[in-house]
Amino acid sequence: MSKQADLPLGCCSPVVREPLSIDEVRRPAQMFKALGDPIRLRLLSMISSHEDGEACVCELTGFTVTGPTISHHLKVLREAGLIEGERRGTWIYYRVLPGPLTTLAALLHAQQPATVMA
Amino acid sequence: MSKQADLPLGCCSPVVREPLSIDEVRRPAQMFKALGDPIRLRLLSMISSHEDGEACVCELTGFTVTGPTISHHLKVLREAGLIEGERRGTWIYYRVLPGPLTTLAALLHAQQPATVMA
DNA sequence: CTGATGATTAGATGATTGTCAAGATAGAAA
DNA sequence: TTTCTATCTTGACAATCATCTAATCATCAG
Repeated sequence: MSKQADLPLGCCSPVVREPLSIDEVRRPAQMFKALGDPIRLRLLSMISSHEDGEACVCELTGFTVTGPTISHHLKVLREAGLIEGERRGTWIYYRVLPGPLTTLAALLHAQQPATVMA
Repeated sequence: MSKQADLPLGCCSPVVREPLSIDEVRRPAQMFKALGDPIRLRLLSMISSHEDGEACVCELTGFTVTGPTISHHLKVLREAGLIEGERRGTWIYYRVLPGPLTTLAALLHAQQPATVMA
């Protein structure tokens, strides 16, 4: 406490205004890392923008890489906790988990210096 | 034209509801990648939470790695466009650039499946 | 069961990354 | 100038990563 620099206002919320410890930073860093690849970011975008918020792997096309590589990237996103997959018959459907992304977005807001307020 | 990713607005909203192209995804991916390392995320946190929103390199301590390594990570953050450094006399001060982080946060909101929409 | 299709896993390889030691650069002080 | 301090750059190395091919798993249709 004591450290609450005048809050953001601008947008949102109860912001962490202290340096994050190495432990606090580990999981979000893994998530950001998962987002730090053009193919993976595009996959996420394709899944979340798809009808019903889920997409069959067979619809995740248009890349220059092979199927197994797509599979690998989906696994990275999955292990980071950003998406989940479910098999329904022949096909496997992926959907984006909303919670983690919200957490990351809040973390970024928290990193904003409280500029321009006054 | 046409594709202007209009930003934030309140909270969740005029969301890009189309899959992002590889080109649109390249720069944000570079930024997420820069955030995808525990040391760099902690550095960002230390800088933004520091008084006046800026911190001297000499204050960015408490890591297990050497000076040059810190310098390397600062360079990655700088080249990703997330921070900027300025020399004032003997010391170099870094500060977090608010714009890019806002853009990334908005992008994450955009990736949220539009749950709860009535 | 056999064959066909969708998706993941295993193993190999070239590229990228994180790290350090050593040298270089910028400014302040003597 | 020279010296000292603060920070960055270079060069090298091991570890990690993205990608491929080939093999395997899961499901459905005969």
